[in-house]
Amino acid sequence: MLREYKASIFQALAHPTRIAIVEVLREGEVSARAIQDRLGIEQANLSQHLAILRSRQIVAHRKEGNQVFYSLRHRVLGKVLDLMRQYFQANLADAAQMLDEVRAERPAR
Amino acid sequence: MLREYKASIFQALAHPTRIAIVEVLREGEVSARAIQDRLGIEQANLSQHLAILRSRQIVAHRKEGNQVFYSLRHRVLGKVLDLMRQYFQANLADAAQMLDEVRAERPAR
DNA sequence: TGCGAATATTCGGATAATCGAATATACTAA
DNA sequence: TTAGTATATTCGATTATCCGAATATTCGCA
Repeated sequence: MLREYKASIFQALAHPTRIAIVEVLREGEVSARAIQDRLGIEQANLSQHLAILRSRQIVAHRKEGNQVFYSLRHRVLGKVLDLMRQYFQANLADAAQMLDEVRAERPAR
Repeated sequence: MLREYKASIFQALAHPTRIAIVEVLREGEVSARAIQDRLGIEQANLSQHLAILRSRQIVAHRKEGNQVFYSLRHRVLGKVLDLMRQYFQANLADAAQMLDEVRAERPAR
């Protein structure tokens, strides 16, 4: 039950684009358009990823006129990302090798 | 690049069974068989999940005779799970509702 | 009113994840 | 060697995720 919840949060973060979104939002409230510009991705694609983050209640959104501003609901998630960075650095050598292997399995995206 | 790595770790944790495995391993080194008994899942299924955790270097394994003992490579991951629990409790009401919704989308597993 | 910008949703195809069943491998002990 | 236990791998079917293209929706402004 708690595990299912945790899994659903991890799953929401299990995509490079969504991690990038969360990292942008750590700076504060940002409009969808601004996120799109900064990440340089398709509008529809961003919107889909935002929908996932919304459905997990990871982000809050607020409409203002034409735009929608997104923000992180809880700074704990930022901390989680920091811990991951720590984890990454502690395993730097292994991690680089692991990434290669993971990529080798499904090449050329 | 760093994001891809983080995403791959999150993805490895994005399953209730694998979270359960990590939680068992927080206690120390445990044999595959013991994990299987505690979780009450199919042998093949456990082995598949362990393979994923291995491929991400989340767990270490050590053969001893007939058995294979698994352990967490890095306790930071335990901390991440703790943060998640914190996060869960801070959002308890919302989280419960969110879980219902997530489950409603793909019912009856 | 009608147009354009910002955002969301739907659709279809491609790829990936998941499971149990079957099978393979490795080791121990008789 | 043979039997039995522990673990891993492969296979095929089912379900989920991902993307871009197309389409909707919502709002502000001329």
